Amino acid sequence: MKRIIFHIDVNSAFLSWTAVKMVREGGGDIRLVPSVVSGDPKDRRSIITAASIPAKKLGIKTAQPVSMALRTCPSLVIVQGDWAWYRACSEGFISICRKYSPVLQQFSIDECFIDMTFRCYGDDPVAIATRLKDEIRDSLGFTVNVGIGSNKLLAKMASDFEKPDKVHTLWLEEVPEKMWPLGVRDLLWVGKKTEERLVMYGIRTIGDLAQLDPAVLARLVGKKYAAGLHENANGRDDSPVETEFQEAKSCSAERTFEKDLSDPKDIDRALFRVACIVAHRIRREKFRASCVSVFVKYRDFSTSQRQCSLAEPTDVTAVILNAARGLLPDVWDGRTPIRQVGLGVSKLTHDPYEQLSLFEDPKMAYYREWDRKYDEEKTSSLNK
DNA sequence: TCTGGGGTCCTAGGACCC
DNA sequence: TCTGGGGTCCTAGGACCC
Repeated sequence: MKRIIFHIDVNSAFLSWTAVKMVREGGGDIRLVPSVVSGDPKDRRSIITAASIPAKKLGIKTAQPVSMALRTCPSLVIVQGDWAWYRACSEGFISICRKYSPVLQQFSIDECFIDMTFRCYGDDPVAIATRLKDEIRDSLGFTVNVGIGSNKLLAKMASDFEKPDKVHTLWLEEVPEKMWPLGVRDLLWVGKKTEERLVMYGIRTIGDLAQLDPAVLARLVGKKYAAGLHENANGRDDSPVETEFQEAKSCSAERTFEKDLSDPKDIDRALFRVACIVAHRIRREKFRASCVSVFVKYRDFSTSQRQCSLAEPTDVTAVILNAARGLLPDVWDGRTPIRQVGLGVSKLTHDPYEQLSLFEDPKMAYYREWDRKYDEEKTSSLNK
């Protein structure tokens, strides 16, 4: 049976969501002028998280440094992101989508797939998708694109066609006409590096890729990746819409400094800060971790990373920090200026029991108490 | 112009075991 | 003294996504 999948994608999500809030509070609509959402706009290293359509028309792109965009457009409106509000907007649009089909997979904060195979039976999928898009726009105040296809890949490719507030189809039979003329970079899973490599061999469009001998492609990009890429270029994808919630596998935090740092005291302070953030997050989700990693980014953007396993899983900040401190000499010589420091944990478990060793460090009780207070403060500042 | 922050998956090489 | 082959686990790095 022919599947019918919808991919729903919020147009310039963070920017639209910020605009909705500002309009509600009596402000102007930043969607109509060149505007962007960024991290801390005062931070000279801050980059653009989302750009309005007028900003994009001027050549301003997501992930571009704010300073660069300001040179393109000195009157650019810059607003700071608000994650709590974004999560609320995300929940709003997801729950409307879920009304249309319970077979829903959230792909990111602003995208989801729904399997409409049975819901569309005997109906026009485009009419249903239009109703869905209009309902989101009219009740929540922001627009989405809906892509319709016979699998997830085609639906996702279709939602990326003309924006905003549009419905597009990309059925298998439309692939040669609508997808093959596009550049390879437009295909999902083809990033910058792969594009460079493919173009070097004269493979410029998705059509070129589709017609390439899979064995040749395998030599270019590796066997497993090549197989998926070749299928996708031909519009084939049999992956199901995954409704199961995926447990996190890792958790990390990183901080980029205003200026590159080389004083070990500064680096240690940064390590402490990210350790607090990561440990707090895993405690909130009732996780404990048995692998800790530290990474640094240098001025030239090269990175270095080391990880180690712990004897037993932990959620205690001091234990995580201690492991990270032990790894630091392996990633950093203690002198070269560093742009960014990060800390991650993985091998997460939910095991409820606590293995209390008879020989447990007597300081542990103190550490746990410290963490408890930290969590309490975080929670209360959030509710203010 | 000067590049954030948070994830996932894959690969290749080394250690170690039989 | 020099040597095979297979399996598993771990780690570092690199690709991709939003």
